[in-house]
Amino acid sequence: MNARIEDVARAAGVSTATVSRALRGLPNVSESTRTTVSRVAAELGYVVSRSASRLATGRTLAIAVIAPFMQRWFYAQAIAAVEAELRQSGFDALLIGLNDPADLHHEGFDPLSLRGRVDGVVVLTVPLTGSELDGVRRLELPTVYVGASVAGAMSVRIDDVAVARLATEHLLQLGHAEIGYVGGDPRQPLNFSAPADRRAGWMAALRQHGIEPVPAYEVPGGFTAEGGLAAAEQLLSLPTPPTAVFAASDEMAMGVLVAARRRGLRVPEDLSVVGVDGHELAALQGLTTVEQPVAAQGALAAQLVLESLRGQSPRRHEHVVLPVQLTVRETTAPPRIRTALVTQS
Amino acid sequence: MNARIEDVARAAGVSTATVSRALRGLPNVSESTRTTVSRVAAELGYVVSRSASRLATGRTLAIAVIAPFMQRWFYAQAIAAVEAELRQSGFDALLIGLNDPADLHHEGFDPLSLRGRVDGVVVLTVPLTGSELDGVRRLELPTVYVGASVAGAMSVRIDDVAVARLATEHLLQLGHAEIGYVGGDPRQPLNFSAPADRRAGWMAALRQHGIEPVPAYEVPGGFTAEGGLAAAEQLLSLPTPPTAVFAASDEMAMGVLVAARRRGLRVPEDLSVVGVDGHELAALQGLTTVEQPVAAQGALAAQLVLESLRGQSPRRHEHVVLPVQLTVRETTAPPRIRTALVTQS
DNA sequence: CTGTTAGCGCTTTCAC
DNA sequence: GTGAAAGCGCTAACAG
Repeated sequence: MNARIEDVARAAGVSTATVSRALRGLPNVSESTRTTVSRVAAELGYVVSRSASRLATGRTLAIAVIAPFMQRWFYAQAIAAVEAELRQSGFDALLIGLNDPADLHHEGFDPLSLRGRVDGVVVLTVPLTGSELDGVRRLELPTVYVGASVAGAMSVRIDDVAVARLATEHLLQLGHAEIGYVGGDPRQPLNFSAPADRRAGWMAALRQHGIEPVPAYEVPGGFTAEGGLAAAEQLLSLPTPPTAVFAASDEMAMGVLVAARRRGLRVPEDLSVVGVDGHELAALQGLTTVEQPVAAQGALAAQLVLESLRGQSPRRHEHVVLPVQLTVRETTAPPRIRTALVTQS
Repeated sequence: MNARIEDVARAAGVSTATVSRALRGLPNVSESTRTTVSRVAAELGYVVSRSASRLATGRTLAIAVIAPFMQRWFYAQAIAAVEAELRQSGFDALLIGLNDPADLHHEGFDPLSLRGRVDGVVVLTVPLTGSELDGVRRLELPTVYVGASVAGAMSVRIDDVAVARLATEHLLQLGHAEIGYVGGDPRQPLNFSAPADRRAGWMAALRQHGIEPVPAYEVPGGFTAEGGLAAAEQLLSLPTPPTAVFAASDEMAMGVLVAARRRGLRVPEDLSVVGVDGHELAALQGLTTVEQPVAAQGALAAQLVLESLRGQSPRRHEHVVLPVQLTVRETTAPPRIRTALVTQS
């Protein structure tokens, strides 16, 4: 039923080689034949067989997009951007969702199974285990990581330490001294650097202001709104609760907001909250946050793999760090009482 | 570098045909040779060339997943579910994001380009144009639509009219008479049935209670939180603002919540709000909603294509409708004044 | 500029 | 149970 290249060749009165060249826009084809071939191909509804051309060229025109928690805001945004970029260049996006490592079904994903199925790989900050990372490396395909930099591969990310410093500094400037940190799960797989880096930035900023971070002010939020809510409840139950909270993601920050509301605390009068991301729902709620360019990171990652495939300026920009921006809205303000006294002292 | 089937055959001292049969678990292979072959293959790190086997068999072991607005909650959830199901069955998920039809770059996607690239298609409720729909049909591949039923293809969805009735009935029971509806954009492409159906359900429920729907109470919200916010602002500026709002999605409902808060209205005392979906962020905020099983719809859709591919009970369950459930939380309560009077009359 | 001719790596009859 | 051989549909030298 589907026309093959030979059918087109016959109908156009040329060889299959010419049809192939004409349709792919290769040089050394007269305009007239190219026109004819295109017309005939269209008439016959001819579509090249991807399988056949893959086998013949060794190129798949597909890129694997590996991501965990694809339902989460960051990943959904990034995946959309990567996909759009790939498809625009005629590449297929092979989506690979890692099972939530939290559940025990995570029996490990074997990157080697990707051999011959894709030309390159985009890995969205993912808690890959060491052996999986190794597998990806052994694929020997152009690979770019988004959100974390891995030695030996390209990467696109933001400076997570700077992100946290920015957020924490903002709170410090406002006069806060008791600043809680709601971050990731400490027993999370490694090379998921964002949580650790953000924590480090929070600490660094505090210390720079002569404040020693209190262990009790550091609570894991699992990067979910629910986790943020629970973390905030824990923080707010403390004998000396923090007057401000820096949550490592907007989703967690929204959880913090809910916790505050439930306790009857007003934001920002009684509690200041800063997040990270640029989640539109958070923006609507007036959350002060450090925005990161998610779509840009995804698009750039896709471009890097594609460029690398074309052999253009190979491995250019091995590690790109995109800028972030503090957006102050309505969830941050000077603290009410305690720090006011401190300021006057 | 990558081992080919011939290498395995040679190393195992058998023919390529036998290797092929052994590795795929086909019958007519002695247990001993199967063992040997498997071992040798493993040793050599052999992975079948998807391209080659595709060309030879005509099957791609890939399914296209077409979705618009992949960043939105519903789609992200559904895509994750479809992908998980497919990969579990050894199928590749080829992600195809339609450009946001809202932007003008939507030059139409040509489904025919999928020919030979996938064995089946899962289409997530998408505003396909008539010709695109036709294209998908002409692909003559097993296709299942999620969220809308299209003639000639399988589908998995919920009863959107019932969803709206459920939500509206709940408000009516509470005593509300002025119930606004925040829905989709009226000038949206067709066969995006949810908005229209939900609107119909809202109207039907009202009429059933002898209330004639007021045009002014019906405002488009574009299915985004921002749109919901704007719509609510419009509703609340009315001379006689509604005492309750039914938003056709949780994201829009959250926008309504923000609008209410900005106006200093208390929810549910001054305004009741009901959404649709089961968005976890909305749950956290206590939103009363009609929950739909999104992951289940995605998983089922994937299963239907796969079954159809295996020729099992072809086209069984042509149109599956999954149940929804009203979850009452804290954003709905009896109206304060007006209806109280009415009730007493 | 265009045609001829080998494959790409696997699957699949059809014999043995 | 196993092997030989003929493709699957396209691309890529290499001639001409």
